[in-house]
Amino acid sequence: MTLTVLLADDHAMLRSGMRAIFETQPDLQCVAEVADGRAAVSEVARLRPDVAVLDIRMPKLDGLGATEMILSDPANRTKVLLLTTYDSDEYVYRALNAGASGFLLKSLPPEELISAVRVAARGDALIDPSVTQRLIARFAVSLAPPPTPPELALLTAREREVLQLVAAAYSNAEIAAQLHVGDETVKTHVSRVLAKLGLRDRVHAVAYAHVNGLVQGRR
Amino acid sequence: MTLTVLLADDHAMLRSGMRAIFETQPDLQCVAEVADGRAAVSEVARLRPDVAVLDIRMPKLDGLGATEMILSDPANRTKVLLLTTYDSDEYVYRALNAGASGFLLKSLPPEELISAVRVAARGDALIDPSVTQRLIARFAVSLAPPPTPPELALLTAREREVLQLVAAAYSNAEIAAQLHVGDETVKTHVSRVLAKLGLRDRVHAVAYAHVNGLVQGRR
DNA sequence: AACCGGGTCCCCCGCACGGGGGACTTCCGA
DNA sequence: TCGGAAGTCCCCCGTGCGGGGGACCCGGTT
Repeated sequence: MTLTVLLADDHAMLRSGMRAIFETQPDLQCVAEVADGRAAVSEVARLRPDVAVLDIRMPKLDGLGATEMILSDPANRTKVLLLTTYDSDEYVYRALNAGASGFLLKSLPPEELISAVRVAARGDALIDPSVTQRLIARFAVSLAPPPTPPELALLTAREREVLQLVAAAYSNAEIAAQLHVGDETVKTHVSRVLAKLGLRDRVHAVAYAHVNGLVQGRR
Repeated sequence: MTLTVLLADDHAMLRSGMRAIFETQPDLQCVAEVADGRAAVSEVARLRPDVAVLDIRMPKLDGLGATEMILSDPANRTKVLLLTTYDSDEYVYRALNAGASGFLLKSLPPEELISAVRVAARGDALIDPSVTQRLIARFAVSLAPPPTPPELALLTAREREVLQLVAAAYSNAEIAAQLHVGDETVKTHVSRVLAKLGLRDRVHAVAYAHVNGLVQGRR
C-alpha cells in the first residue's frame, strides 16, 4: 500500500529536496507540491493525501493556520507534519492544539523524515527531541498539583472544609445548612479562616482558594 | 567524549542484548547492569552515568519509582530513559512528571535505542510515537482555553473589565479608583454584570470568573 | 486538677454591597 | 432626526457580612 504525500513550502529548492528523499522510497508518492498555506488547504481537500508536510513559514496562510483548517474539517483524514527552522514554543503549542501529528525541525536527517511520514500515516505522532524536552517540562507543570501555601496548615480540618464551601460561593447560611450547624458557628469559622490566611473578606477567600487550587474547576 | 550508560532490567537476556547493541558504538560504554530498581538507584548515585536505561517492571522498586528517586536528587545529573513493553497512560504521565528524558517501547529498533541514548545525554528528550499521539491529545485539552460561556457575550467591554477586577477581589471603591470613575458607576457596572450573568452577588462572580478562565491564575 | 485547642453558639455594631429606582452625556445607526 | 446602547453619576433602603467581644462543651495534655 503506497502512501501519498503533499509538500508545502515556499522554497522550491527545499520542496524538490524533500521530493527526492521521498522518491527513494517505492511506497511513498509525492502527489502535490504547493508554495503557500491556502494552496495546501485546497489541495489537501482535493487530493486527500495520507500525509501533508507543511512548513510553518509560508505566504498567505502559515503552516499553523493551514493545519487548523485541514484538521478542523472532519472530511479530511490527512495527517499533518509540521516542519520549521526555529522551534518557538508558541508554534509548538498551537500546532499540538490543532492536532498535528508531528513537529519537526528542518535539520532532521532525511531517513528520519521518511520514518516520520510513515509514523504519521499510521496515526502515531512524533515530536523533535529538542522540543520534547520542553514539552515534558510544560506538561509536567500543567499536571502538577499547585503548591499548597504553608499558611494553609494553620487551618483546622473544619476551617478548611468551610473554606472550600466559601470558595464555592455559598453564603454563610447555606454553609450552615450543609454542615448542620448554626450560622453563627459558620461565621466564627469564616472569621478564623480570614484571620489565619490574612484575607480581608470572603471575596478574597474565594480568589485565594481558586488560585491555590483548592477548587478543582476542571484543570 | 564517551557516554556512560547504566542498564536496569530484571531479565539478564535483555540486558546482554542491549549491552551488545551499545558495544557496537565506540563512544558508548555500559558501566553497570542491575536487575532491580533499588540497585539502579544506588549504582546511579555511585557511578553517575550519563544515561540510565530503566525497565518499568522491576523487582523491589519499579522503574518509575527509581526514576523519581534518581531525578529528585539534585546531585545526580544522570538522564533517565524508560523502557516498557506496554504503554499504559498512567506510566507515561508519571514518568514525564518525574522528569524522564524518554519513554520508549521495547519494540524499538536497536539503532533507535542508540540514538535515544545520545538524545538523552545531550539533554533532549524523546517519546515513542505511539505514546506521543495520546500525549498530544491530553496536552491539547490541558492547554485548551476553557470554553467561553455564551452569556459572556452579553457584557460590554467595560463590564468585562469590571468583572475582571471583581474577580481579582477588588472592592467597588478600589475598582473605582483604578478606573478613575465614581464608585456609584462601578456599582452600576457590577449590578449589570450580575444581572446579565445571572449571578447572585460578587462572590459568585469571583467563582464564575475563575472557573471560566477569566483569571489566569497559573494554568 | 488545671489547662487548652477545637468546635459550637450568641449579641452588638458598622458598613460594603446589591436592588430599585432616576438622570445626564456621547456616539452611532436607523 | 430620532432613537437606543453604553457609560457615568446619584439617592434610598435592606441585609449579609465581618470584627469584637463572650460563653459552653469536649478531648487530650500537663
